[in-house]
Amino acid sequence: MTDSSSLALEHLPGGSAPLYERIADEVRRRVDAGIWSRGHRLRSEAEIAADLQVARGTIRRAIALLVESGHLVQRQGVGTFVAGREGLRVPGRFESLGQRMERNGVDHETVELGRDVVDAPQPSGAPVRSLRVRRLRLLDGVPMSVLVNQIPLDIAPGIEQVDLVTMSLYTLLEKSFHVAIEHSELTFGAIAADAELAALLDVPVGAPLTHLVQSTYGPGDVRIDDAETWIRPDRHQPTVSLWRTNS
Amino acid sequence: MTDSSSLALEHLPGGSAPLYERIADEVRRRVDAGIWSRGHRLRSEAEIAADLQVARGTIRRAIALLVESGHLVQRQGVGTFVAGREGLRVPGRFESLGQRMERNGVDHETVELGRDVVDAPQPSGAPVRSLRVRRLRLLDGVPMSVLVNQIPLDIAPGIEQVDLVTMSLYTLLEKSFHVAIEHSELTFGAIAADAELAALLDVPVGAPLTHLVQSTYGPGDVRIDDAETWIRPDRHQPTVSLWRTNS
DNA sequence: CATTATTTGTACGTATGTATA
DNA sequence: ATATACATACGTACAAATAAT
Repeated sequence: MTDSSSLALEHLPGGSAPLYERIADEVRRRVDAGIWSRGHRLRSEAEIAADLQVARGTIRRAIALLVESGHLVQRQGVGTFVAGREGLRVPGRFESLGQRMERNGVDHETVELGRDVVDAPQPSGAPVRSLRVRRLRLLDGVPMSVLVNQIPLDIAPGIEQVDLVTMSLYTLLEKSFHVAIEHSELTFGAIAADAELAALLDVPVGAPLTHLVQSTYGPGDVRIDDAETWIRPDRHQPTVSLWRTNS
Repeated sequence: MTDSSSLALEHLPGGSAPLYERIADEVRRRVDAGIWSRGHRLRSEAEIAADLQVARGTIRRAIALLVESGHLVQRQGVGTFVAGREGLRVPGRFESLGQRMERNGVDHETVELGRDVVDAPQPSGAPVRSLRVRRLRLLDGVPMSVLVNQIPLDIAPGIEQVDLVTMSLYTLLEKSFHVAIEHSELTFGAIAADAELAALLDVPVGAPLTHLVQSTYGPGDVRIDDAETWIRPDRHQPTVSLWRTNS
């Protein structure tokens, strides 16, 4: 009966998140980590519910999230299984970060790790004196991403003394410094967590992280911000919508 | 209090479909028909439930379907409303990797790993008979990415017999099947290589891979392609350009 | 082939928490 | 402060699909 591997959620993080989300997170973690591989059969809803001392409806809701995201499949009368790749995972079904934060106000938190003023080298031209700030972003108390931003001081004079944990950086630039953001270039990849990132994001060394490099420009291709971000893929997956331009 | 407009589902035989689906269908019909237009406030869940003599949970489940599909939005403490059509996402331009390599004359090669015809489940609606093709892309003879695409057969009839290794899939769809590509939704993250991907991409098991899930749509939001891609980040890092709308 | 046990699916009902007006 | 409305969670019961007896 595919015993073993009971859930044991005593150490479930994110105390404030709903129970069904925490359960789903834990199951997703095990699937993504390969602890439960393709075809693995979960215990029955009733058993899991009894184990965790929660109602079966709560288990069903957690499982529903993972069926949505393509992690699990269910078959009536048979059981619940870890999905293979035979079914594609369709976007738009993931809960975007914006939606999640919108939905429950602000359960996210930003911690500043440090800041300094540096002469940032430019692709073309002389170095530009810039504020460099390193921040850690948490969702439901669990680390989600590490952000490093570099903002030229002449773009936002005085920003080196401004608090950057309460407001979105871009909101601050637009509202307080009247910097218009026009476009940005985004390059993304994956990278294994080194010791420093692993410690900050609370993952094992070597765990895969989403790696983002983004340059943001204002009118006239003025460089506004250079950013590098590392994201725990189990905590957030960015989504963008792309439209065909008229060539 | 936006009264009026109670549901009255007497004429909802619907036969075998679950109650929550029939209720959702009726609400969706009214929204699509414009009987309830953007911003219209629905009666409270409790009121609807009392009206229809069903449990509130059943109403919630019906509404959940429509929130998922973007027809409705809910705000705690306020109410349930008919959603607008505005998207909050950032428009951008995306050149498919295949197109980019075509343009630059990079030495690349595509190997087909297999193809079959499947009934692909859709986020909403019945499964669609689709071609599923798995391909491996190499750059300078070294594996770069694994691609799985699903293209509905009614979009490109006969594509199941077409060679897909010489030309970019999107170029093929546009040039040979006259399928206009309008936009796509792109979700990205990182994932550790499992045994299968590791073998295909010639990396150690557990190596970080860029993971991409992309749905592509034509005019009228017709679904053209669902794709899932795993990329060796040391071989390629996708870039997108994002522009601010209007203003 | 029929029966039975198991498991998911649907629907009901209740209670309490939280956000908003 | 109060009332309203959605959000979460609990629990029960039965139906439907499946697999084993």
